Amino acid sequence: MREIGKYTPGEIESKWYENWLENKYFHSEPNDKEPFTIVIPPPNVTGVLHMGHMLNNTIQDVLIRRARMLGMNACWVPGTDHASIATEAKVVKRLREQGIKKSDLSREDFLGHAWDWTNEYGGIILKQLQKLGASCDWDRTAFTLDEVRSNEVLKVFVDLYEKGLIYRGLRMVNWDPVALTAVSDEEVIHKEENSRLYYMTYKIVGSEEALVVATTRPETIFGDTAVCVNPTDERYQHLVGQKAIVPLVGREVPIIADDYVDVEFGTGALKVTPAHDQNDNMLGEKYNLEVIDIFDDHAVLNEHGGEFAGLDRFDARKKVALALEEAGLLVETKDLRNKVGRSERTDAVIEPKLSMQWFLKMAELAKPAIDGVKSKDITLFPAHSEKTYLYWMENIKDWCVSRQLWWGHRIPAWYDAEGNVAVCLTKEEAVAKLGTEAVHQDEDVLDTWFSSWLWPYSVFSEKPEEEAYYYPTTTLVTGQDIIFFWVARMIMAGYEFRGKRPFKDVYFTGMVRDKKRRKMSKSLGNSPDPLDLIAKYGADGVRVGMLMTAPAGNDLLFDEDLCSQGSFFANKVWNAFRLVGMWEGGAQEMSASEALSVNWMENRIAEALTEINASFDKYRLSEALMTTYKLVWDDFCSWYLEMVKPAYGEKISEVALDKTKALFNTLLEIMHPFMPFISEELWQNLAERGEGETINFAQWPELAVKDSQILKNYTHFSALVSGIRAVRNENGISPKETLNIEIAQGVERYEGFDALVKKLVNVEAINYVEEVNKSAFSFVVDGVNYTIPADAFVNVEEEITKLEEELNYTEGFLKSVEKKLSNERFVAGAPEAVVAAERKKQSDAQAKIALISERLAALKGS
RNA sequence: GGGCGCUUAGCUCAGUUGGUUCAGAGCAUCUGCCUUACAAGCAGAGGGUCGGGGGUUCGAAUCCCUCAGCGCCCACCA
Repeated sequence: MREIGKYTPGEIESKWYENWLENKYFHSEPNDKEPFTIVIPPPNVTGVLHMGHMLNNTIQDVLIRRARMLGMNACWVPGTDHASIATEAKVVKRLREQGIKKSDLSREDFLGHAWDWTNEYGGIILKQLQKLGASCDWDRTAFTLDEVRSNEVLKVFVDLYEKGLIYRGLRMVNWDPVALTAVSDEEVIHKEENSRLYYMTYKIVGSEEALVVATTRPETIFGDTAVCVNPTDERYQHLVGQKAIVPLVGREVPIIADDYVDVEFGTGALKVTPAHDQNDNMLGEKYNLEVIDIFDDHAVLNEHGGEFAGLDRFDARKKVALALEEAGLLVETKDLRNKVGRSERTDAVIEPKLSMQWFLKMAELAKPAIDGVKSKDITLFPAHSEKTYLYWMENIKDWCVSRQLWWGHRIPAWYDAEGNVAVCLTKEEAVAKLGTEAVHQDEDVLDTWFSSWLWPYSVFSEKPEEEAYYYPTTTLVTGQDIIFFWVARMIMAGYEFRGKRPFKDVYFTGMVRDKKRRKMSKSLGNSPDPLDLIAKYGADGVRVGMLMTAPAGNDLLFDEDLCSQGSFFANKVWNAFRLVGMWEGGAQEMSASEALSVNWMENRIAEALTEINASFDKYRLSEALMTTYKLVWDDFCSWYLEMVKPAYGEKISEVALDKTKALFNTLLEIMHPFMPFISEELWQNLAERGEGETINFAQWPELAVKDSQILKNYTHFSALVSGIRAVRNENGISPKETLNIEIAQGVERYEGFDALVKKLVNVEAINYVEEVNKSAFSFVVDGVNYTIPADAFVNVEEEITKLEEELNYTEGFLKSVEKKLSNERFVAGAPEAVVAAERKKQSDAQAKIALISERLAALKGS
């Protein structure tokens, strides 16, 4: 055992991480062991580490490290996501800062810039993960846009097209007018916002009458091709079939009736703009209405806007409202709270727009994925996320997979001059299929999730034999916020393209929030930089801090104090090591109290380990950590070490020293998944280790409780010790004051007990007496009456009061027990074991009452 | 508008299939200690009618109903 200095996490962490990398401990190859596989949720290639990543990856690392120690072939595959829309937005922004417009660049030039950016910033986040101690197999680092992954994506696209599941069509899509692309339904965030409801007059053709229509979007009148009312609405029945004049525009449009219209809302009359609203589009198709697209891709009014052409939709809204008012066609405006859809990436208000896009039919793909979860082929943690998943899957809609971007997988579709399409992997095939050299490839790329949904197998697909070994993966750890984007789609892809689940378990993490429950975000400035935290508290401390209060699926209220608690814990362990390191072995044989202590601690670790393993199996990592924390801090440091600690200038026995080291060794191994660095450092220093030996591959302890009686004895013992300490504390008796205690004869005694009590609470003598001292402190543990004859300190009045309270309590308890027992229905109805337990309680309470009464009588009599 | 979930100590949360007077943990608080591993520490203590009300049961934090508050997800009311 080597001597160590002060705890300096930064030093040991970089030292060991380098060592682990050099030795390739995290590298995995297929072998005859059982694989334990995790694929990382690939962070955006240009991203930086945030608290969500910290939580997520700490959990993955804990699971992987424990699996490694359990003797499994642990493989954690890292990688990054090209994050099509997010990265392209960043590249566009940077180019703009350099005075370059995307529109001035060719596709090739733009992609050149994007790759430069990726090569420059890509992978920074992976380096940051290393600081955390992530034990990924870095040799396997994958990228969703690298060659292997790209090939998989294209194969899948072609495959789905050939199966008839992918189609191209003009549909109403969510258009992001800032990113200039369509986005999927999942990328639209609906939130309530303040807006205004405009009441506008539509005159009726050939009549003095007019109709008032309420809308939040007066600027879309240029696209109005009907006015719709509810057929049951008596106010308007006579108008149905007539024509209304669109204000400012002057166009005559039919007045139609459909029960889609809500009589209660606004005036009960709806303007129909089939090109710019999902529902209006539905009405348009139903009633064969004209479709007038009034916006360009930037959501700026086009030529249909007349004098308003060239105005952005929001400017146009104000100007149109003003013009209506001037024309006397604006009746009134009202404030309204309504839901507005914004783009997840750009925060731009989404413009529903008719557009030619590629779609994937989902209903068929969903079926096996629904069954897989229902049948527990895949298990979700926490369990209730299953409902969210199933609801979405059972109501799934087609997925718009094309994006009007350049950064991504270009859609493998080629067209000839007539617009015939060939979907195939190469241009050569397309030329052959279309029978002409004059083909051009589709300009669009695929949704970024169209590559990540293949991730669990595409990271292995280079080598089929590896895929066969590692796939299906074991556990997926990810945020609940991407259950639809990613998790559900991976499940569908897994069953569809590999015929097997992509993973066995899914562990959902919640969101990392601050103490005030606010989401951590850059804009709020409430998110600490993870690297700063690691520098301050050490990776081990931060990992413990993150996991301390992170139950599966629940949001984590992050508080920097938790990291500090984590580093305190590491420091505690460190100092315990220093203490043991100071001990010198003396006697060959263990003393009775040493033997007792060791035996107890061995059994206690076994007991705790059983709990820890059970918690791991249920993915209750914070519970596993808390059990470990208490085992190490309370049981080992506060109790065990104090029990075996040699007195000043004395020596511990050789055997006890070795046993203590062995116990420490076991504890370090249990701690390792949570605190990889400090556990390695101390483990290495604890004993002479062979070349290449590392705690990474230490065998996860397998222990069983051998002596359950000693655990019970310990409960009694610790209660006794605490009782004496409490007496001291409450009565201001210094720990230095030596005490004597008395116990009634007949109490079960075991070897080492007396010595330990004496050691821990500075007791000189334990006397087994016929009759206990009458004026003394006393307390009862498990029916045993302990007294401390410290006459000088005894306050008889207080002691009597205390005893009377206890008597009162115990009598009340007895009464409740007896009430229960005298209830025939209880005795008849409750299980025997429960009744027996009640009987035992009854006799225990009776005994205790007798004891207390006796003492009370004695005290009062004295 | 639908669905899901939550409400237990000052804070964050455990409480498995109803059964020890069952009301727990960590942190925070208070008291006393610089005891030769650690003040980043040690020892001890206080603190909750388990959101309100009703019901089922021999027995309810746990099951049912209801009310209140909160959170999340989904949805085509302009």
